[in-house]
Amino acid sequence: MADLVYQQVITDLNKRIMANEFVDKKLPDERSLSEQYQVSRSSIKRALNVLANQGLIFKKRGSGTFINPLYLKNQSSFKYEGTNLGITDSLNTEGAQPSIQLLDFQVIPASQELQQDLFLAPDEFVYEIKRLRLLDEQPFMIETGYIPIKLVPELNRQIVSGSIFSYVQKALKSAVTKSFLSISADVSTATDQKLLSLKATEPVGVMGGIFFLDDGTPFEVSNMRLHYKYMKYTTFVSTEQ
Amino acid sequence: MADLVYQQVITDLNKRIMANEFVDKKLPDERSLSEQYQVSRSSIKRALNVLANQGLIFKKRGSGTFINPLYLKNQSSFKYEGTNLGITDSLNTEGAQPSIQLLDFQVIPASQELQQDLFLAPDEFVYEIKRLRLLDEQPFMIETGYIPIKLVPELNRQIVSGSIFSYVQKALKSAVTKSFLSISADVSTATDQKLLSLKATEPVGVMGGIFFLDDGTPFEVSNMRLHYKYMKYTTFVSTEQ
DNA sequence: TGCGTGAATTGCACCGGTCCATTTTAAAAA
DNA sequence: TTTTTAAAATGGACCGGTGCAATTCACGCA
Repeated sequence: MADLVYQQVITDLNKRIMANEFVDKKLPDERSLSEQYQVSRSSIKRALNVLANQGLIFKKRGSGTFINPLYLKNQSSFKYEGTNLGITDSLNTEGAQPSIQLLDFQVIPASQELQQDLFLAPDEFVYEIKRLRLLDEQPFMIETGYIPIKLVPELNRQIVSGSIFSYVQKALKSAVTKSFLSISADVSTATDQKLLSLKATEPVGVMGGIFFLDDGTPFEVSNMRLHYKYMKYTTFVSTEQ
Repeated sequence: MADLVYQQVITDLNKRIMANEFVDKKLPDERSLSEQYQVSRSSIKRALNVLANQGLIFKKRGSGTFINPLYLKNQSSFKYEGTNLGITDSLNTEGAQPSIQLLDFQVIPASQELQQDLFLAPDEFVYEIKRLRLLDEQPFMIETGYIPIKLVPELNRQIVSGSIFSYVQKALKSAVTKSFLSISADVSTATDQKLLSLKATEPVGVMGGIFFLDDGTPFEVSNMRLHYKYMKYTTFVSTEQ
């Protein structure tokens, strides 16, 4: 992971930027960086592109490469959480202790929609996994996941009470690295209110996701209903490719 | 825009994929594509990377490049809307007729938070622009935007009643191409309920954004409160870089 | 028939180059 | 001093390579 040239450059530049080494908010030009790091300009470009996509730097042809001042100042709100897929993972770092309470676990025939999303034949089965996620004992999310049994036939209550993704990574030697996410809001249902301690007027955030394995196999369809105060999705968006 | 080699490859591959030319869901290998298109393999790689980041294809070393089956089947939900910045723009294509109703327009001193986000000195001023956005006469979003007056001193009610971004693109010859977005949900206020015809129990989706010009200048801070049924943010997320 | 083993396939990282577009600069001209 | 013009700086697109790593496939052996 860290043995790639451009990754090392990214890591080091990140460090230097955070250490405020570039007081004028300007990075050395690509050719100089290429010299400094003793790597090709292509690798420098690759590294800079990653940083630019994260919103950490801006590049301006003819002018130079500049550090996004907000990135240094405003770090509180400026975190590229779009890189996190699993919800557990994206919250691990917040300091609070995450835990999981298994609500329901069974095997059911795949609905038509699930057949589509998970690319299954009409007679195939899926696990239905309902879990309550907590942070420091405080429930914040109701998660309903559907996973084809054929992908992980050995799933059981114990595995499902922990991180499914990290189990899969070991068992299948294939990580969950991609997902198609949709984010919206909804009125809370009675169940939501009960499980998440919400008042009747308080809403839930809804995140729907299809998660894929490395090789593109759709692995899980997940529907997440979050306490509205816990849902904050932040991302840096660029319309250029 | 379309005169770049890799862009042309993207466009063409997109067309071929959508036309279902690759029945086995597998693309030709990079070397063959390089031959076919008479461009270097680097350019093919670049094009494929873009498509992979959009979730349209999956690449697997040693195996080949494959089309995401969901992309063809499930196109309804599978649109990379993360590429859209301006809300007008992302809704233009939906068929409905968007319009804007100006609620309020004035110049105020920048608050401390705005000074930070827009990188202003303590004595600088900003426009405060409150607008109601509608789709087919139906209000769906309350938008409050803040723009430094020094960036566009000539702003007026008429300009502000249309698309500010496209005005800026012409006036400053600098497009708004990047933004830092945050998405959440909230209980609707009395004002929300009135303007968006919401019931007391119905929530709003909240989108906060800092929009940047090409050169990285923070241009606008915007706070958007959406009718919850109109907020759906969808994106393809990959943890690899 | 089944099983390894090695070759072919295929994508990945990286290099080092060419030419170009945009911006900045500095020098020259008015 | 101001304006114009030319040169330098800087990032962008693209090329065509090399060697490697993961996967697949076919062939020969048991």
